Amino acid sequence: MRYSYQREIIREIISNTNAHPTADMIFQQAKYRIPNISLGTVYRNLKHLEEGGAVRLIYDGKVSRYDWNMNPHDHLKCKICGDITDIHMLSNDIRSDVQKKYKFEVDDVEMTIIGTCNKHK
Amino acid sequence: MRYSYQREIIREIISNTNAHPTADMIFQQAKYRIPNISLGTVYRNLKHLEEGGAVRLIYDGKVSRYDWNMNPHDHLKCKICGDITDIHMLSNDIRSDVQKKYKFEVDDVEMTIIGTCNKHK
DNA sequence: CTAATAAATAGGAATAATTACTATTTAATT
DNA sequence: AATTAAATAGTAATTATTCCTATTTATTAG
Repeated sequence: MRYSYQREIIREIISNTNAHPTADMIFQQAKYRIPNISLGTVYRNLKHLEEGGAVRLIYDGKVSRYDWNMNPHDHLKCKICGDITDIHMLSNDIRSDVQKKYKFEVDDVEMTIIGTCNKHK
Repeated sequence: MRYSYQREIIREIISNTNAHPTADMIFQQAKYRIPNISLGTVYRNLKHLEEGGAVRLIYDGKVSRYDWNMNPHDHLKCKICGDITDIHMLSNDIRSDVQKKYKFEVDDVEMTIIGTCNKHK
């Protein structure tokens, strides 16, 4: 894969936040540094970065968001403020459990816990 | 909420399958019984049914699918055939764990396990 | 260093899923 | 049977994302 400045900026934006930004949020940020960057470029590079294992795609309902944290982990999603927080909940043996119990070869376990975070009391 | 024949047909279609149909799949099925039903009617009633606790909305990537099974459960998603299967994996105490550990009030736990099902060997 | 080449880009058009709008129909109430 | 408000069909609009194409740019070979 050929070097691209746009891609490096996109990678940086994702790496510097815990907000799990959407493609559009990344696009807005990127425009400060590359004023004429296009949204198509953002999407194309997000796909490259994801396929290359540099960022993780997570689904927040039906919008895609991006996470720099590639370690296995889970998410808390607050239904009031919309914030998504990384947590570690599941142990690795859920994989082998599923493997055995359902004869299902596990690639990835996605868990999102929906509720209200401690900012709203 | 006023009775509607359309809504009953939609409810029936969801109840009679384990395929976790999308809005469009439900629309296609419904047309056999109500030839001039409109897609908007399907979406509106899916929202009503979901809000009324009659069906459960699940996100398959970025398309919505519907499940009649309202008991807490998890999903296996096969990346080859796309099938989604209900399983029971998580115990209830994951809720209290999260509650305690992160001071997060849990409404719902969504877990999808992605991989390859036993049809593909 | 320069020319050649193929990947990446900007900008805009196209698509897919979903939601919104509106005149008409229909279930429920009086 | 007349009234009323919710539901409908059909269509337009919206949102997130992907596709397309002429131009630009990083990399390679001479």
